[in-house]
Amino acid sequence: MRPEAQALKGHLDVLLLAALADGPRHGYAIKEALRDGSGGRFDLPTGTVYPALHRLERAGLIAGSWSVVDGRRRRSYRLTDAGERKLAGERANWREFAQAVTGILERDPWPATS
Amino acid sequence: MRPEAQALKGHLDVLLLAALADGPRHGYAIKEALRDGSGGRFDLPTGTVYPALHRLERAGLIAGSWSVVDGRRRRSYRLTDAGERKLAGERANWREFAQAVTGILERDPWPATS
DNA sequence: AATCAATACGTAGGATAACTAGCTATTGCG
DNA sequence: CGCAATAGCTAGTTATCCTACGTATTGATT
Repeated sequence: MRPEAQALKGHLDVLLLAALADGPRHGYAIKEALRDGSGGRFDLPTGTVYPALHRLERAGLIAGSWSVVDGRRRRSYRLTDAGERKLAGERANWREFAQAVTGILERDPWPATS
Repeated sequence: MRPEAQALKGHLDVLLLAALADGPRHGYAIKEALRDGSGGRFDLPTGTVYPALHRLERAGLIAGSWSVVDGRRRRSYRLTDAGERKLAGERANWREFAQAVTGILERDPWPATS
């Protein structure tokens, strides 16, 4: 695995849920939305995106439905009620997490060494 | 595995390096510093901390040395030059990552759906 | 006409990270 | 005496994200 890979480090689910926050999208569109919405930083391989969507669907956080547009089959996903709640919780969780990490990285100096 | 576990999700290394930023510490003291410095949020099990320190040492980012204090053996770690550089890079990397995630989570609305 | 990029979906298998659960040992407090 | 805190450790499990691959269609380029 490339060293700079696994850039998401466990925060993929909340990003996928957030990409569905203001309406349904299909998998490929989610991938593009995350790429564009992150300035290219989250350009996820399909081998990351699709299995993750299946996982979220199995967990009941998103619901998918097939359609065909311009001869291409699509699976569109929308947030379920549980997904909305999960997103709200994970958003708050992210803020706490980010604040804790930032606090440690910017700490100067550290509490007295024993 | 507890679901709320793996809270660190790949950000452990930079936290450990940061805990050594202003001087050497031994493993248990690093664990305490992260717990206290995060308001209790990062209360890591020793099964997380010690293997991670060994990994960082193998990677040449920290250097350890044994000592005995009050009848207890300790392994103190200090940042190597490579570790200092790594810490600086990872700090910058964290800021970018956090900004990208926050940008997506707070985006409202998303760019036009295709 | 042929080819290729982009769109759109998917799976199999591997690498790695963080965790649980267990262990040894000492100091000091109730 | 027992227990919490201090101090170190490993084996094995699990989840996640990735690489690499496969299928198929549309539309642009050659």
